Amino acid sequence: MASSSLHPPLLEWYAVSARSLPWRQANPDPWGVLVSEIMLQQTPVNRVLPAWETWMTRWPSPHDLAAEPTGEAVRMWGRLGYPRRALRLHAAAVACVEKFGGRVPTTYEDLRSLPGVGDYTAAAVLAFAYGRRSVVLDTNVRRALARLLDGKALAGPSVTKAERRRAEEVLPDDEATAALWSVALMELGALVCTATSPSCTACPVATMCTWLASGRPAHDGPIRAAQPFAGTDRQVRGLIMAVVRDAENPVAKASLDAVWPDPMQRERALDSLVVDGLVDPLPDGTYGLPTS
DNA sequence: GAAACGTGGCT
DNA sequence: TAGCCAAGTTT
Repeated sequence: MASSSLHPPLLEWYAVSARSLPWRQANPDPWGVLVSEIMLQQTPVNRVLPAWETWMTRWPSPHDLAAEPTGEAVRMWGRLGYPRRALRLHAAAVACVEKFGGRVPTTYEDLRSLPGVGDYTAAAVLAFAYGRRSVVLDTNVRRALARLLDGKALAGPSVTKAERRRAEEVLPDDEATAALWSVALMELGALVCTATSPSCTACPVATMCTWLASGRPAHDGPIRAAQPFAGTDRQVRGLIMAVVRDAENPVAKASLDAVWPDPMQRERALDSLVVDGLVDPLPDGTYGLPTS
């Protein structure tokens, strides 16, 4: 198959060009890999790096995190965004302890049973922590394959069956090579085949790229709807969380009221945070991080 | 399948 | 500068 000629140049490129990331070790720690993957969901590597170091120093195993209140996980999450991920990671640690002997599970099904672990993260842990052959389909891989094989500027909004099948087809048969291919393809998407300004002159597989060969045509499909933020409940939730998280002790309601002018929206945001378990309303009327 | 869910850097 | 974008998951 023609695509097999992609393998040598990409693997060679990865060997010399890959970033040295702390969760990528010769003998990777599965817990460290899981933590990194959850943190990296929609959050750039540069912001994850220091948070991951701090987190792993404090909680070097699932057992260590599981022994702490969820609020500590939320506090340590800092400004990574989407703080429900901190709760899910904590719950995943508890599940590792209670169901999997304190270890990160080693099968796709068991990984998927962990809170916060979807198809991508399960596949990534299998490949990067355990060296298994798995179809790792993140936004980087999807964009790179769309360009290389389909000649499309961008992948569609959701993973199609054809897309998954094609990713499976180009995945090397050998287990260890497949795992390496997956991380290499992801790295290519992150460093070279980027969304806005790809560096085709630096691309190890440029000569085999359908998109480049056809003159890098612009995206022709429907334009992805912009994700609003300013003025949304998400913004208000973020403002409230910042106050609660950065205070040493539970805060008065007035401190939370100060973050947003509209009382209706403010209450709605606070209520949703309480429902999510990110904020704990205390009997004395103050609000803190959950202590259990 | 669409919508909700944070944050900050870059162009 | 306003908008785009970043290793997705859940409901």
